[in-house]
Formats: sequence, C-alpha cells, structure tokens
Amino acid sequence: MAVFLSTYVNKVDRKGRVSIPAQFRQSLAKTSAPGTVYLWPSLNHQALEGADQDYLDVLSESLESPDLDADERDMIETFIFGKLIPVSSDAEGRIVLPKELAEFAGIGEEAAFIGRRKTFQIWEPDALKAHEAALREQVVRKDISLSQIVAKASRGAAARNGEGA
Amino acid sequence: MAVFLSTYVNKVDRKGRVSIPAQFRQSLAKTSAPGTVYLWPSLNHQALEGADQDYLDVLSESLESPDLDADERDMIETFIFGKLIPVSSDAEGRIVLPKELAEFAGIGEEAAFIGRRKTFQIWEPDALKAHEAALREQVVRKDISLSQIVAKASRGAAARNGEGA
DNA sequence: TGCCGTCCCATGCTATCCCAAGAATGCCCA
DNA sequence: TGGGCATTCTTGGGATAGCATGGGACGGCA
Repeated sequence: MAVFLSTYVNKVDRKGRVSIPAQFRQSLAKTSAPGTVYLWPSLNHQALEGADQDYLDVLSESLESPDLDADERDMIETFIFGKLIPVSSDAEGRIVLPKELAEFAGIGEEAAFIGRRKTFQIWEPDALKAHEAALREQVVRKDISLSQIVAKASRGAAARNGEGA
Repeated sequence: MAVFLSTYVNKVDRKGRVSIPAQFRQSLAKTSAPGTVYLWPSLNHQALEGADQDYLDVLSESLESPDLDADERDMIETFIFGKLIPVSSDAEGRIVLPKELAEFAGIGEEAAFIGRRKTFQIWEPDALKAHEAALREQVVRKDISLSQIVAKASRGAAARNGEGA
C-alpha cells in the first residue's frame, strides 16, 4: 500500500489542475491502480482526504466487520463511499480538483498536500496552518512527547502479549 | 536499528547540504534502508529529529495501538508523518536540509548533530549550547545522578515482573 | 455550434548526480 | 619516539535530469 509523507504546497491553475507531489506519485505508481487517486471530503475537517485503491479495498473490507454498529457503517457508506470521487492523473502527474471538493475545502490558488501515511489530505494552505497551530497548542498544553507515546503504545502491547495475564 | 552517539558540528553549504557524521553513516548503513534518513521538526524543541527507516516502522506500528486516543494519533500523524521528509544521501554521504526544516531549527551555516541512541537531533550550534546549559542547571537543581536513575528503572522492572502481583 | 474537459507540448526552476581538492586523522616505518 | 605516508572525511563547484507550471489544440458532449 502506498505511503504518503511530508507536506507539499502546489499551485492550482485556472483549469483547476494541481500537480500531485512527485513523492506521492511514486507511491501511487506501485499500487494496484496506478494513476488513480480517490478523493472525498474529510469527516472532521474542512479538507479533502485522498487515498489509493488498495486503501479503499481495506476500508471496504472492514465495513463487513461485525464489530461496527449499524450507525457507523451507515455513516461511512454515506459520507465516504457516497462522496468518493475517482480522479485520474494526466501524463504530467496532475489531477483536476473536482469543483465541489475544492469549494468544500476552500481551496483557491494553492493546495497543500499533507501525507498521513496511508492516506493524505489536501488543505487550503492557510486553513492548514491554523489547524496546525491549534494542534501544536494541544501538544504544549498536554506536554506530549514522541518517546512518551512510543512508550505508552509498547507498554500496552506488552501487556496484551501476556505479561498482564 | 541504528545507534547514534556523540555530537558533531558540520558546515552547511550554499545548497543546504551537510555531511552526515561518518559515525552516524556507519550506523545507517546497517539498516533496512541504507542511505535514507528521515527528518522532522521536534515536537518539543526548536530542533530537528532524525531517524532511520527501522525506527519509523516501530513508530508506525505503535500508532496502530489501541492504547492511544484519537487526539494523540491525529497529532502524531499531522506533526510527525505530515512533516516527515525522507532524505537520501549522495555519494559523499551528504544530505540536503530541506528549507522549511532548516528555518524551523534556525540553522544557518552550521549544524550540530547530536546522537540520542535510536534517533538524533540537528540543532543550530548556539541553540544547542543554550539548551544544554539549561538542562545542566536542572540536573544540578534536581540533584539527578546516573546511578540513581538506573536503580529507579530496575526497581520498576522488578515490580512489573511479578513481585507486585 | 459552442462549451468543457482532456491531451500534448514548451519552459524555467530546483534538486540530484558527478567530479575534484583540501584537511584531518591514523598507521607504518625508520 | 618522531616523522612521513596513506586513507578517510569534509567541503566545494559545475553539469544534468526531473519536476512544477503554463498555454494551446484537439475531441466529445450538450
């Protein structure tokens, strides 16, 4: 599955075209549907989410899980699969941002691609800055550090592996 | 996984290139992606963090842990993976410091690499000195000693291994 | 027939690769 | 034990290829 990292800000031309960052393109090239990305409006932010075919397959499968309640399933089906737009890139690696999606995210002349491992997001650059600033404040307020989180996660994993049994 | 120790100060040329300290390079050579390091802005300092592929794999895994709440996960995905830049070294063992990262850390003509075992940091040399001075003061004030820390840690490990059950 | 979307071509910039030399270190031999 | 030699590391500059971006032309749909 493709891995998306880093942040890139690219321009949107008059036709609504944007270059997919080269790094993302390389990741996408290795998936089962190279040249095609799927876009949908984020559930939680005024931004777009993007992923490759393989990720959607996984998502689709997890919808079959009995652990989900009907509400959750309904929500995903309506807001993700219902809004999903497959977009194919041209020879230069550009895609056309569908109008309604660009509007939803408030994207004008520039679009910020931010990698989130298995998916990525597309933001209006200033909106992204604001979002990051808000998040950073939380980091400070809660005094979060990376090593702390790794420790917390691995402690939990150890417990599940038998030490707690 | 690579181990990084000691401190090195190297020059940054006009193109933003820096030599990775030879010692670090030797460590990196043994990892699953030799020649590639990952850089991102530190959560807690005006400095850059660096690691190898293997460390990131561990980090990535810990994000899957159910012990983390959604906030924390979102934060890490935005601030670490969203800012993460894979950098590959040239034949001479140099990397290019991405502009936005160099700016974030205030790095100009010189960069200080400081090993932190599984990761390393890159500082603007003067900022590092100031940081170290501040830390040293804390050591004195809190009367911290190495043997104390080792004792404390091993006492905790013993408790978790059954003495407390 | 007019408009919209897609494809193709062109260009400036940036990053990557390649080649080269000075400096510092460690080793070997006298 | 001291000096000389060789190797490694750091640093510098030029050439090349890739990428982001812009505009125009062709074809399809309404």
